[in-house]
Amino acid sequence: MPETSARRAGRPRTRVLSAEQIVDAAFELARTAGPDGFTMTALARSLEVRPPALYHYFGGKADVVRAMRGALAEQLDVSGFADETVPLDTAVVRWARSYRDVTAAHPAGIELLATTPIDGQERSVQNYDTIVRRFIAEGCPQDAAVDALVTFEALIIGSALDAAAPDDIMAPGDAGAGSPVFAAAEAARTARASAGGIRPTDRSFALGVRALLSGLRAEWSRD
Amino acid sequence: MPETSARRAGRPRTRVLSAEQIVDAAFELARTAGPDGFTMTALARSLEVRPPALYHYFGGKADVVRAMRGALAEQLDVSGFADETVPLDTAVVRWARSYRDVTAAHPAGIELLATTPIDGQERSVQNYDTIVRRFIAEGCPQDAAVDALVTFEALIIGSALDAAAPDDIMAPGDAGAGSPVFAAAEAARTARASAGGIRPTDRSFALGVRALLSGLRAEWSRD
DNA sequence: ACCTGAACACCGTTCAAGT
DNA sequence: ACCTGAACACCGTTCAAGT
Repeated sequence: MPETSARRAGRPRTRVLSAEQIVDAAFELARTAGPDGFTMTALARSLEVRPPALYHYFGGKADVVRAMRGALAEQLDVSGFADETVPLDTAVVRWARSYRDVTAAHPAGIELLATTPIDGQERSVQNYDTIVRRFIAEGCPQDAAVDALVTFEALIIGSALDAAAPDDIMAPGDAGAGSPVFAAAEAARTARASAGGIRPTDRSFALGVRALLSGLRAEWSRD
Repeated sequence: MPETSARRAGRPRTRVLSAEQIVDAAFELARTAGPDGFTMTALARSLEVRPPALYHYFGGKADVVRAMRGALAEQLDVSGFADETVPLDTAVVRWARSYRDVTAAHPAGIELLATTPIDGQERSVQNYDTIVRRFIAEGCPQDAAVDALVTFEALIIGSALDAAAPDDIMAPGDAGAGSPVFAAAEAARTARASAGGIRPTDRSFALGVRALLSGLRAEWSRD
């Protein structure tokens, strides 16, 4: 069906779109449609507009994705790092969790964050400054502070990808017969998580953040 | 140009393709072409074949990607975990590094590994069994062993994504003016890495692996 | 069984034409 | 300036036809 258009050609009297509106719709589309369903055509349709209209606001699909990435970065919570009354552990967990919440709210957005790392965007750089400042204040050598930041981001992004996967991603299935130790450990992990009422991926994430921070602090205190 | 075909229609006397050959060509294509260039059409062309020919060996593009992921998993080195004479630190570093080498050899393959986590494939499960077995032998509680494994994989995959990004990904550029502490720390990181003759991303990765393992061991020894 | 050729529905993007 | 409509080159995939 050729799908009758709600609007006839020519400039409408009042703006139909805005960049912000398009980005919002893009998040909604990423959430509801699969990765293959995230198309300019579908995005246009969700806004009740023809695809070419989008090109007045964005250079192309890649540009829409860049804008989404920027919007995600805006939502990260680094406030704990700047507040010296907040322990570093708490600040890190709060930051990591905001990453988590953002990606949980936009499952399909994770790939965007993960595969197109944050480049020199103003807001991200300010966040980095806050974090690095605190790391150094806690005893991290200046030339290792960005390494610590990068490795934390790697853990967080990798964990976000894990969180986006189905809960049974580690289930060995038939292959478990030949790998009994793993099969048993996996079952124990699942049982413990469900007893605690949280997802296994969340337990793993919390463990990783805690362990990585404690390992980093141990390094810092050795200098 | 309609591109004259090297072969006329009808079954050729001898097989022209094989699944293995297609996967090899897919890696080569992923390496040379950008993500947008990784198409069934391009893959077919590199094999001097028409696109439909590929469908005799794979169900579709997603299936080709699955096979690539499986091939990558085959190359991971978990041998250190099984050998008790190899210290855990060494085993972890060796494992992490093999991940690194595999993804470095196939930059475009990282997204495949990262975004489509390894499911119940026989070989992966065996690797997991080896690793979990060793973690438990080192004092890790059984119900936390898979959590430790998952968080390690998260760090490794996140780091692989970072390694695939340009070296100057963290450079603040103009935004550095308002974030002097970060700008200075970033410069110090770059200087130190280049003095050591390695990429900044590799230093970060080494730091993360070391710190995460030390943090995990500290947890294990508390029980 | 295994390849080509033709076809289908779809994509991202460009651009002229309308207001 | 901002939308539609038409068009272009391309994609993944299906399927009949040829050997």
